[in-house]
Amino acid sequence: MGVRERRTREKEKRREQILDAARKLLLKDGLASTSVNRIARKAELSVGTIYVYFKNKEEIFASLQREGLEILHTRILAATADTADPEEKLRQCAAVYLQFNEDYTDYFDVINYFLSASRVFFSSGVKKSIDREGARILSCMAEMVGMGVRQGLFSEDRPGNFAVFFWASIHGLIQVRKLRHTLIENDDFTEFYMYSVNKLIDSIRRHG
Amino acid sequence: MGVRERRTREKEKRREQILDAARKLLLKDGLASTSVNRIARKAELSVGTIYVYFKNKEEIFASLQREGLEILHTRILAATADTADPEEKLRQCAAVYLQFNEDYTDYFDVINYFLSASRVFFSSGVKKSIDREGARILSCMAEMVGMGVRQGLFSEDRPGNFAVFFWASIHGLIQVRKLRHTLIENDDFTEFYMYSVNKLIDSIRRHG
Amino acid sequence: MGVRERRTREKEKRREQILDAARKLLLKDGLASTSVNRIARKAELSVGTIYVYFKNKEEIFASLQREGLEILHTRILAATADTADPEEKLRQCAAVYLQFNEDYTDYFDVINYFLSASRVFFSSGVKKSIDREGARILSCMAEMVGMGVRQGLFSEDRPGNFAVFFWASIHGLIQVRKLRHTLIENDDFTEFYMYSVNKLIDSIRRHG
Amino acid sequence: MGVRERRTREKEKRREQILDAARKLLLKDGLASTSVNRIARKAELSVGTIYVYFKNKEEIFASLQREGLEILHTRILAATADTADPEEKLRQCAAVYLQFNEDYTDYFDVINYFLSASRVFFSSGVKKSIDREGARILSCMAEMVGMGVRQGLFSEDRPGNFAVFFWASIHGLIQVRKLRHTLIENDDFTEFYMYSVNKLIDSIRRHG
DNA sequence: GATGAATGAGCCTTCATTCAT
DNA sequence: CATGAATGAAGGCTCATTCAT
Repeated sequence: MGVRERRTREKEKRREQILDAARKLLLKDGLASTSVNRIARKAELSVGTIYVYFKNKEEIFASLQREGLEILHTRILAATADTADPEEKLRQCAAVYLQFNEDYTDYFDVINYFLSASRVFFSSGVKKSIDREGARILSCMAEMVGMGVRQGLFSEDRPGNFAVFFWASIHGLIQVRKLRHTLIENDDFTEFYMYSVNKLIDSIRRHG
Repeated sequence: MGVRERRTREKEKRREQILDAARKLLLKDGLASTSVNRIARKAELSVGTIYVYFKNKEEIFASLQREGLEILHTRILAATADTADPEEKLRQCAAVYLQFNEDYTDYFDVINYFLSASRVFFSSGVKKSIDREGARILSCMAEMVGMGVRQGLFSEDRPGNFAVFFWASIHGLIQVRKLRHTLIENDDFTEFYMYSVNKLIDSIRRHG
Repeated sequence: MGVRERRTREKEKRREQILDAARKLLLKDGLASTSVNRIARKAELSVGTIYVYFKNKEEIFASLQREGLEILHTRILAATADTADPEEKLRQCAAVYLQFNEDYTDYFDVINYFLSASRVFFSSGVKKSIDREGARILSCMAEMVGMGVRQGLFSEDRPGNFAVFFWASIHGLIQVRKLRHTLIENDDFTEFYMYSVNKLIDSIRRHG
Repeated sequence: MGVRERRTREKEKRREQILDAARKLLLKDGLASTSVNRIARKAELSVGTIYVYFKNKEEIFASLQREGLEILHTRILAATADTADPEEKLRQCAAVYLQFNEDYTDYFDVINYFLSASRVFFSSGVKKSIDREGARILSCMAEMVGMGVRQGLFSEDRPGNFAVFFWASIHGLIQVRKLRHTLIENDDFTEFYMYSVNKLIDSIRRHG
């Protein structure tokens, strides 16, 4: 009884050990210089052991990505709980995403990495769980839109589509952030960001 | 006089030779597998010579990025010349960007690569010329917005900001493309893309 | 009694399970990429269990080699049953070996692998049974030679030696196969092979 | 003048340095445990340098194979110079090959390795030079056969084919060597080998 | 200016085997 | 008997960059 349980606990512990190391390296040195060998050294495990728990280098980052999405999800839920106003909720979502990019830059980078990568890395298993987490966030935002529609504030037939559009836009905006001082007239990125988010919300606001 | 001219011409020729090779490899094998050594071999020059003309591997790709932006610029000008309607012009911009992503995937990837990369690579020289090209595209789009404002179709105080917002959004949308069949309800990405672009245009349309 | 029997049966079953997996992998992916871990996974057993039943990775392949030899033996018996003519029998042996190389490339490779390997792997047990199977084939061929001698067709004091010589030669011929189009003038390997086999048979034919 | 020459000499020296190391390791530890890293260490060069001079691990062994073939060729020429008798010449060839297997076991193993390997390794360049060397040996033997034909001793339309057949057979015989004490009745391999070689020669001897 | 040989740390991954349970 | 987590050396190979010529 106890034996099997302990085994399972230990396995889970090892997984965490590896992910802890990977996360630390990722947050310290960035994606590019986080190699499997360094993760192993940091985790005080042998390289082989890493491959017992993760099929791939990519799977490690996939797990990390899922972690990042979970953090993001939690933060969105927390930030949107305060208000009942759909518009305000969406604004909060955008604010959270910007803040997430600042507080967890490398988690954002992982997400962005897999979004930018030309090839597809994961098959079934891991991928599904990532998508599920992403879908959760998006449906969360879709729900806000739906709420606005029901309250007569928004006009939108496909709340889900708008959620994806909204998220893709703010993701693009944050990416463009590094161009402030060069392409963006306005030096205050936050102001520009808010301006843009307002535009996005305008676009579903019921007119007339 | 003639000597100095010839020298300059030859230097420029060498640069082109290198960029030609880099571009070919980039378009054939993608960003990851385009190494300086392979560029040198393709260009029929020595590795050392590459480093005479370019400080960095990254600077080569920076020049390529500028090339990509020039192609994009040209295409935008061509596509928007046909119509006088500002709305239609913006729609054409978006269409061109999507098409550019399809036709010149690798050029798009270079642009995206440097947009996604966490660190800043270039100093002064090269960077400025990239920004200048990017700015040209953006001011081109800003001009469309301004035209719309002048025609009373759009309502917008800062056309430049809207241009950045518009471009950042469509860039994000195209990045999100690979999530079709998973997160995006709508299987037809083009339809979703057009839906989004219309929303973006809605957001500056003057509401009566 | 029944218990011991069952035990024995189960042990034998496990062995077969392992060999089945090893054979499948061998025939699918070839010798090089058939690792103990993969065999274990395929056999739905743990790696440790493999090592309960086989001392070595090499022992697994040794058993497989024996299997291959058994197939070969069966085929030789079948092919030579049709004719009573010793010469024809030998020709059939050669034809069967060539066909075996084509139909069971990987089995042939296993045999060749251990034949080519510089070191000796197995001690006593397994090795003996391999040799026994090999000897069976050779004595089968020796018998054909003996028959030819008794019929006055062949002239040979040591049929056993000739059998080894015959087999070694056709094995060498098949190995050399990949040199067709380069070293072998004749593009038609089968023709060259038959030419050679005839020469071999000529060499024991009684000259009168 | 002197500069370019020295460069070329130094390059050649490095190549030899690498091949020396590879050969030494090969002769000491065998094919399997001769890795590129170990070659580099032995040659007191960096791994990268190895790859400057050889495209592949396989190319190193290919060069070694060519070396082996050259040794073999030289030995055959030397051994067959003493006699004018075609039969005796062929017998000497066989004797040299057996001796070569004993004196340069690992060179023989390299040749055998590439003969046994299921895949083809080399493309054009290196492969051609190997084949050329192999072809030289075979045409050397074909010439002996031709001489025998001309002298009325042998009867053979296609001396080239017989040469390949002859060589393939003795190669197979030598491979089978390790089966002495088990499958081969006769404990004296040399005797068995000579018996076989005589049979091979019998097969082209003019009868009648 | 041009060359290109040299570097060597680092990449990801596999592997046969062991041993505590 | 059976398990399967753990090992860690080793595999082949790439790479951006330097520097003496």
